[in-house]
Amino acid sequence: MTVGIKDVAKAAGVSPATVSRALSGGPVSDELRAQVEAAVKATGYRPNLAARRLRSQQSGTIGLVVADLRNPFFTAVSRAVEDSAYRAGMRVILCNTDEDPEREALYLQLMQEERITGLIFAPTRTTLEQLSRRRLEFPTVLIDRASPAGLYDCVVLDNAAATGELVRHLIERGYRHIGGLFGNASVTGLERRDGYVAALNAAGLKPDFRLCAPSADAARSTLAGWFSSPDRPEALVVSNSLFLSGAVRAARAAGLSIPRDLALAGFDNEVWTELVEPGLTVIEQPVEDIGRQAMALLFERLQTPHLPVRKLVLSGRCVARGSTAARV
Amino acid sequence: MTVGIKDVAKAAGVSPATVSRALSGGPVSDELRAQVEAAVKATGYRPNLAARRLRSQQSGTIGLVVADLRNPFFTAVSRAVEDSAYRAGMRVILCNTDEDPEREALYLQLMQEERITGLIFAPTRTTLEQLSRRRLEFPTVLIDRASPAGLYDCVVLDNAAATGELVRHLIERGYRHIGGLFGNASVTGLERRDGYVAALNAAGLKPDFRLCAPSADAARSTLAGWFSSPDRPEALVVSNSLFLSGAVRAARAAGLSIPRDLALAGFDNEVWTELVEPGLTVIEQPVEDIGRQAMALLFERLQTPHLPVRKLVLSGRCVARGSTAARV
DNA sequence: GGGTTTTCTGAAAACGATTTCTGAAACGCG
DNA sequence: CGCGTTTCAGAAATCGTTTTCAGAAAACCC
Repeated sequence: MTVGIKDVAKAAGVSPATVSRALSGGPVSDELRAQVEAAVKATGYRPNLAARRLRSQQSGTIGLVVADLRNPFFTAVSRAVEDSAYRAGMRVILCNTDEDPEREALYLQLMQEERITGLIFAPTRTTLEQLSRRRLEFPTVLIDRASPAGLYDCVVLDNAAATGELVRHLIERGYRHIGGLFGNASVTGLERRDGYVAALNAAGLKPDFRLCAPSADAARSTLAGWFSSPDRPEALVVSNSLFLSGAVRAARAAGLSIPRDLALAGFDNEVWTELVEPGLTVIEQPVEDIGRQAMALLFERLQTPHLPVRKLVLSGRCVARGSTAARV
Repeated sequence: MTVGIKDVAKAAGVSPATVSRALSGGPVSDELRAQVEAAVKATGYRPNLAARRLRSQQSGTIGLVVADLRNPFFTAVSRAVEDSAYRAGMRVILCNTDEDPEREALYLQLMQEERITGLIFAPTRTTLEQLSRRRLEFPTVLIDRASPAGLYDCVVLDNAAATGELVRHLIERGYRHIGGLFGNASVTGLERRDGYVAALNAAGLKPDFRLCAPSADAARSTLAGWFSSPDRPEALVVSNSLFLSGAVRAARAAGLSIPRDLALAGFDNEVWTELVEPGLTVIEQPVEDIGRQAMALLFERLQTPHLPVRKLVLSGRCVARGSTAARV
């Protein structure tokens, strides 16, 4: 029942080949082109993408597989990626893995079945390891989480530097026993932990950190135990905004006042980090840039497949607020 | 270069037809099925979805077009929809319109080109009107925003009731001059306004509301003006969580203390509405239910196309917090 | 045991577009 | 004017599957 290219051809009095050429800007006389356009309008023809993709052997689709859409960091990056893609006339398939390696495997398989042109991916640690053994069959740019061996293009934050900045900021304000809470599922968490450890060591202070699953609730319960123990830290650095909300709740529950009893600093400049009282000190990531640059790297690789692998390291901006006021 | 069904057939010593049947659970002897599975594993075969969709004339894809992924309401609904879809063996194409009718039109066209099996859609007012004139060519379930004429299945919140509950809550706490701020892009905003007006009228009080574009910044600047004028309200009801953050910022900027100078209530129980001081009184929406039920309606319609149109109205839950403490 | 189902398999058509190939007409040029 | 070249249009092949069709073998039934 649906109108196909043959129907348009018949309506325009030309061959299907001519219709195809007219629509894709091929060599067609102005006269026929006009007839075709009129016929398209008259019939309401919409090309069948499945057929087009099959014949032309290109999907015109890029895959975007992120770890957690509830994390505003990823929604922001997604928007930037989508904008770039649509501007370039490409479609985007957006998938959400929930930091679950199984779902990652599932989606990677799906991407392959869709024959995507390229992939932008924020993998878990587990999948990242497999990725260095078995290369993906399509051009891939990793975001937020870098491949260690330099096998894939990637665009990431300078995690060590950013965390170091937070630590030094706290030290300057007079804090000495500075705890850390980092995600255990991504290399990002580990890199931030390393930056944290390095900065403390450089200052001659002792690191004291924990790792936990990447959810606000996991953070809250981990911290609840820590806060009620005798070795509770004076200050805390956490590795993302989910952890920040968990930390605030845990502090409230334990009756700790911020920053008097506990200074707090973390990542991602969400709206609410400013609205909460006191405001939270955070590292703001250049989210739009991350998305845009990832697409830029991907397009370059598509055009020139044998480019050397590039790693783009962007730096964050420290936004100081009341949660890290000077120690009294 | 990529391995196709013929290669698998050759490796398994059977015909392509048999491979296809073996993989789709058709009538194949156990012996051949095992051979095929072995061959699939050996060759690493992944079916080409474009070819499959073209031949079988079904995309196995449902479209999900939402208004704003930065709004956690929609990310939550999306997750529920995706879960249901994948459980049913369907894929999801997720699109973000930014409440922009042009992008909506673009995406609807794309959906048609993808020949999606069904659509779940949160349209703007503008598009909603067009939708009642020209029916979409695929089964559609509207979410969050109902079609007035009853042309499409939909699942929505009982906006009038929920807003009424907020208004009565404020009246009980002693507030009389209760302002309102509602989004102008969606029918949701208007329904909430109507509920607000009705509740105030019922109590013999005078409504005093404004409409604005659906963004936190628009809300903030609208309110900035209002707060500095002599007819500033004692309490404010706003129609979503973006407006809530805008309202808190505007109140801070104007030096208004919540709830002493301004009580505040709104929609969507985000994490931060509890973390902010004082906590914000909100209507919590049954987000998972909305997504799940939308998929349920869609599947039913796919199975039984001539079902009467159904409208599912879910009710919200009022979460009272400090921002609407009793008037002193 | 012969005829009728049933069960399984392979050959070939089909899905709806793009692309290659072929040819006709138009054009350029000495 | 004649010959090569270019330009444009249509016929037909093609993409990689699924599905129809037809047939062989097995199973079933008096």
